[in-house]
Amino acid sequence: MGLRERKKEQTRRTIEDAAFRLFDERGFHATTVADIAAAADIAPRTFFGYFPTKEDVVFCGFGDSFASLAAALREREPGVTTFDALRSFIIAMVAEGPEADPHRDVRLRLLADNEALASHESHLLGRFEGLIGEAVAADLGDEDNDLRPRMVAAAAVAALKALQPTDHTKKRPLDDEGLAQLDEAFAFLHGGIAGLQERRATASAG
Amino acid sequence: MGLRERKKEQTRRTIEDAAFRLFDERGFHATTVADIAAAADIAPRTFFGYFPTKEDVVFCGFGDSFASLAAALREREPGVTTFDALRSFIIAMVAEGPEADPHRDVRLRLLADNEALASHESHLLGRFEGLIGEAVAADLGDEDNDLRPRMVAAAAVAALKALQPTDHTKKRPLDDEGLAQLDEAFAFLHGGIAGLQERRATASAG
DNA sequence: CCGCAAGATTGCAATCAGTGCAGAAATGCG
DNA sequence: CGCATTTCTGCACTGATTGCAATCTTGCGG
Repeated sequence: MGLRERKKEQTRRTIEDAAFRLFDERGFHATTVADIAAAADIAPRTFFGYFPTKEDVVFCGFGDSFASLAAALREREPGVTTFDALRSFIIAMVAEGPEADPHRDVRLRLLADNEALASHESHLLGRFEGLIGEAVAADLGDEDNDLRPRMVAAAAVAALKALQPTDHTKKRPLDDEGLAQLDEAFAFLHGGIAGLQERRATASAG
Repeated sequence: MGLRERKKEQTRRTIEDAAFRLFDERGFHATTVADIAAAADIAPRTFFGYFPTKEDVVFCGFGDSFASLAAALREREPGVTTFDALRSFIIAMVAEGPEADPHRDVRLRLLADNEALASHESHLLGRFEGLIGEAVAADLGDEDNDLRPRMVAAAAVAALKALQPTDHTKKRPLDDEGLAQLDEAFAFLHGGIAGLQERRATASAG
């Protein structure tokens, strides 16, 4: 990677750090793009060369997470189900230390009292759902208008959301209780699929 | 209701209609609040007395839907499960004609090519999820940190989303295929719950 | 080392959403 | 009709976001 790209990456980090520091101190709304630019030693106009909107700074790590989940689902060994891959992914994600996402705590606080940011997050989680849904659909054998993959994906993301620790300092890696909850979640998904399978068998028999 | 409130309601409608007409013609972004105000014969400043943001016009009917679902869940007869109530609600909602939501088609088009609006919708659907989750939790007997209600709610909303006809002119009320899908969806939810119950029984037995 | 082409940064001007405020206009009531 | 309450407007201002054109940097070939 050339010096050019390294420098750009570094500037991006600088902007993120400056932004999150200010968001933490003053809140999202009370921090202007001009403030962030000043704190990061760039021209206000330059900010938009790095992030399309102020909101996008808050979700800067999302692209990587998305790519990482996509890779995990795509590159799983034959025989490993989407559920298995997902389970591992969730465990790994929750186990990650503050290094992986140094802004998580601040972000959670921002999301808690800013509707617009919460909306943005819902949307991004929706992208996760799409990814999972596709993988599940592939596992189940594609059918037109099949609701199952979508429901499974939605439920899985709901579980992921709920397992996300609210506070970075607490239970990381997933403790026994968390692990038990995760297994319950997957039992729910398996059970749902099984329930349907049974219902279909009965229907075609009757 | 006094003349005052009737007139206000009428103005609100006028604004909505004007806005949707313009959104339809030019798109959401290309329509300014000033345009809407002009089309509705009000001062631009007045617009914000009716809607907090331009986006909110697009989701003007949501409050009613939310209240209606809340009422359906709250006022169901004893013995009627959340699932039953939800099933009826979904059928009724899909069956509604264009009168109930005259802007649905335009809204769907807007949502399809505007990320910010899609985000907003995800967020609102999240509120639905919360509502359903609470009701399911009550049915299931409250437990701390129970993932089940959230997963069920998420899956239910996913089903609702999927069943929402893309085009108002088509299949309304829900046709046989739609009904079958809906029943499959609920079979999924029942199966998921059952799977968990079984697992818990096994766990406590072993 | 020099100079050029590509890419990055910046300043400027404009558009548009959203907000606080104060005055003007309309309405409901007695 | 005259007052108290609401509603509607105009105005001024902050702040996000964008297009454009000028300027600066870097990477590379010679």
